[in-house]
Amino acid sequence: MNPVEQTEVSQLDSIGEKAEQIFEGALQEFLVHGYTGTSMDRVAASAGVSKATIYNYFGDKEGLFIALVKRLAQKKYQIFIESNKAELMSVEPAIALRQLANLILDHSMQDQEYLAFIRLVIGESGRFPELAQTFVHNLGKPGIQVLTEYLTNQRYIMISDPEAMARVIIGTLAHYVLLQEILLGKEIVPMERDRIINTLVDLISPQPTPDT
Amino acid sequence: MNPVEQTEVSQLDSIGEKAEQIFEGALQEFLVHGYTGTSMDRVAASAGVSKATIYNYFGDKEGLFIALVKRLAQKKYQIFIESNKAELMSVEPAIALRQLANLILDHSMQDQEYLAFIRLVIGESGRFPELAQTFVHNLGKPGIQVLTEYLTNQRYIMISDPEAMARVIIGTLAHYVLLQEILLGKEIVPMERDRIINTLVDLISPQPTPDT
DNA sequence: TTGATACTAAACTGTTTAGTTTAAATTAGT
DNA sequence: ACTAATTTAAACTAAACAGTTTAGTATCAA
Repeated sequence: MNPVEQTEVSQLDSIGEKAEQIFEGALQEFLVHGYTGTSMDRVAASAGVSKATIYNYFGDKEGLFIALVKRLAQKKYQIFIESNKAELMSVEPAIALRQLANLILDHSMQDQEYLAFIRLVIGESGRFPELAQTFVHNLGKPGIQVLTEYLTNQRYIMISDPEAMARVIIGTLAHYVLLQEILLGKEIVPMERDRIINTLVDLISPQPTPDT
Repeated sequence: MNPVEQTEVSQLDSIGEKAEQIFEGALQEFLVHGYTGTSMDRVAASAGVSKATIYNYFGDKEGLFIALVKRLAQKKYQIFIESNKAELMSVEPAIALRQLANLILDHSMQDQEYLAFIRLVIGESGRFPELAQTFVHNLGKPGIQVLTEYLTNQRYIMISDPEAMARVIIGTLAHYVLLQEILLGKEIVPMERDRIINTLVDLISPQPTPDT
């Protein structure tokens, strides 16, 4: 079916070179225009590939869309989770958390592709529930898990419900990105990111006894 | 242009009766199928109104969509902000916050219309940035403001950055709704809501000195 | 050279779309 | 009852859509 020989296997799952091209074109179109707003003619043009080839590889529009979103979810998992795991070693939580928060915000607020991807997944979550769940499985769940494990094993402060606390931290950061960048609220509800991070760090720092 | 007399003025802005019908039909369609996925023929059918009438009232598809989303943002403001303001009186923050969190979660997790509305606004935020900003202005901003004011004026515990803390609280709740309901993560990453609320309440409660 | 595989460009089918037009019907105010 | 404004159903236009087909090109192994 698809070409077997390749000079270079670039990344995960090692798909054919044409499929890679198609993904690239589909990415451009779906991220900008959404599922219904994307036409297969434009995907073909953007991919530099004939329409028939797309239908050969992916069956139909839905098949291409599903394959693309799943692929993106994996790619973003690698960027987000795997690269951030290392950040959470047995350092003092105040320091580890500050590093982690900065890394998460750096990765997501700059990355227009990631922001568009979130828009797409949430926007289509009613019509493609299994894709939303893939997203949760690949990004939401591991994110919570990694932070929960760290909060559980770290030996500097006792946290009574580490998983709930992990959700407070991740939820705060996710909501910050959502409100400021995805919903374009930067000017309407401005907020320095350091104030958020400082507040979060305070939450898991031993209370400095106030001098009363 | 539009009919002036009405026997009953139901709510905000007092629009004609036909316009109300059109909104109702547009709501059903846009919330389920998104902007591009909605056809004006189906809106007309769902509203029980002729297509020409829709174009008389709203000019074109985009005009109808924008009017609908702005209207919904106002309606949800009334339900969310105005009804919850009363909850935040000068009670002890642990109690006020628990009440507030339960109210927010009750209102949003049950309300499929609201969940679909959020999907729609986020999904279209790249193509309709001004609608996303309307959403932030009507719901995001007042929500943060009300809670910030409470945290600032409440006299039980000193919070060094009340607005950032308000965002931690609201962000945590919003992310909980997003992950569990909107992205359908309930089964993948289950979490009892009370664990979240308890963790939040602990954040703004005077630390109970552990018996060491 | 032959034959199989992958691909392309382009035409094509049948459907759906936003938006307009028209003539008839309904509604209201006087 | 008469007039004028609204609304209606239905037909219509012109474009776009998903998906298929066709005829032809490029590659490569036997």
